[in-house]
Amino acid sequence: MAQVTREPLADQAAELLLDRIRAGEWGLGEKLPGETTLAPQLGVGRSTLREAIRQLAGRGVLASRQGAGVFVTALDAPEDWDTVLRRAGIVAVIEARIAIETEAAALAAARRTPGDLRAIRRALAERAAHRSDIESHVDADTAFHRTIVAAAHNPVLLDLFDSFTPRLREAMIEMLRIRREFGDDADHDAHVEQADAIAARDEQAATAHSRAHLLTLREALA
Amino acid sequence: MAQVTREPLADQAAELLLDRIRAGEWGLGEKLPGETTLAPQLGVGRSTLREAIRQLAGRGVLASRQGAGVFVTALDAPEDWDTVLRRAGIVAVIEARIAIETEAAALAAARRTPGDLRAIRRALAERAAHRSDIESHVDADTAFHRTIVAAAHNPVLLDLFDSFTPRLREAMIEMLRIRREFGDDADHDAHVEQADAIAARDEQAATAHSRAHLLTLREALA
DNA sequence: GTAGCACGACTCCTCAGACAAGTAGACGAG
DNA sequence: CTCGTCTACTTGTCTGAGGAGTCGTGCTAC
Repeated sequence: MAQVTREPLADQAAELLLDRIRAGEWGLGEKLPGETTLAPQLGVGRSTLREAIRQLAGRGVLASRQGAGVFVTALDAPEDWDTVLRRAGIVAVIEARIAIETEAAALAAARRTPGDLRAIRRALAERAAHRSDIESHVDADTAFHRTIVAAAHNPVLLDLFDSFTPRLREAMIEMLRIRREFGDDADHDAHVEQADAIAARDEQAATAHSRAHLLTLREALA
Repeated sequence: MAQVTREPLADQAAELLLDRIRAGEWGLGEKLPGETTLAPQLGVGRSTLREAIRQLAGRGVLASRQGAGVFVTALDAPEDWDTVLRRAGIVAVIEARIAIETEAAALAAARRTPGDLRAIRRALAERAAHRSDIESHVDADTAFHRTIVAAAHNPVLLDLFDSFTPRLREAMIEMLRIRREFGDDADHDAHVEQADAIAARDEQAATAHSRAHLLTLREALA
């Protein structure tokens, strides 16, 4: 099945090179043939080959040093986190989120500043205001949970949370579209209690609420 | 402080473009000015600009369509995980490890197969055998903890654990080199208890042991 | 013999120009 | 209003040229 849009030669050349690197034609740290010999070998012009090399350099596979040559810096493109999460089952992703969010809740209870607390309260109010539209409800919900993770004052946890949300967003919207039960009072009250636990610096209550909420989410998504 | 090797113009142009994208000069999905107008604006030739664009395309920031233009596909380069962890403080990394490993311990207690258990026992024996040399002791220790995460049967958690270990390895070796206290009997007994808890399917004991061990590690590294 | 140096071959880096291929909007015919 | 055509503009590709850096070779001085 030929695509409607032909792939540019430079992209094809980049893929071709990556294949030959994966095949082990050049080992880690080895030098590729010079542009003047590699370009005719691939059947493209020098500038086209250079663009292909740049593309792979941007992906961290190649590195070129003027006067010396082009060298292999990685045997394969480091797998993108998005693709890892996309391939992984939704249950695995939510379990990972449980891991980082319960821990973040405990840290937030211990470290939250008055400013963090204000942000959490604001996000909670915003979440209560979006209880009709599915998409905006999901977004408001994740925004609320994000303020809690942010209150943990740990950049690694926050980055992890942010990398999970895109994958979970789709799944949650789809799930809510099927079963209409969302935004009910019980659900909202649970979030209020979560915020209160962090305000009261009650680590155990914060983790317990966080875990309970996410476990029901896992059951719903499974 | 000027580097020994000057950065190629194409790389500089790529960084310059990325800065302007980050600054919001062009929003998501918007079209950049044409190459013929952008190149003089950056003070480089058109081929050089094209290489810069290719580089950012390889990083997923830009995408070009022949005849149409160059478009922004991401407002920022997805930061490499290694660099994130390197910049983050060691305490933040160990806290993230606490998050995923305690959760993994609970899941492992629930899901471990006989094969998992054999691997855990084997890693535990291996760990006991390497109590003299610092580096091999650290490696054997992480290998043991990895078998537990693997027993959780969650690829996301395992990938996360693997991405943490390189950063922690350096810090742990350095720490142990300063304070000679490692590989003592109390430390080893704690690991035996951890393995036993997973064998007994005792989720609470597994998480408790995991957390206790990692908290002492955090104190040592802080 | 060995250390230091000059040189030359080779490499990547950058630019300019030319033409091909594709897109998207303007414009007029129906 | 709809549909084709036409045109201006865009990216894609190639070629040729010269600049700049690196690395190995062979010579020279000691």
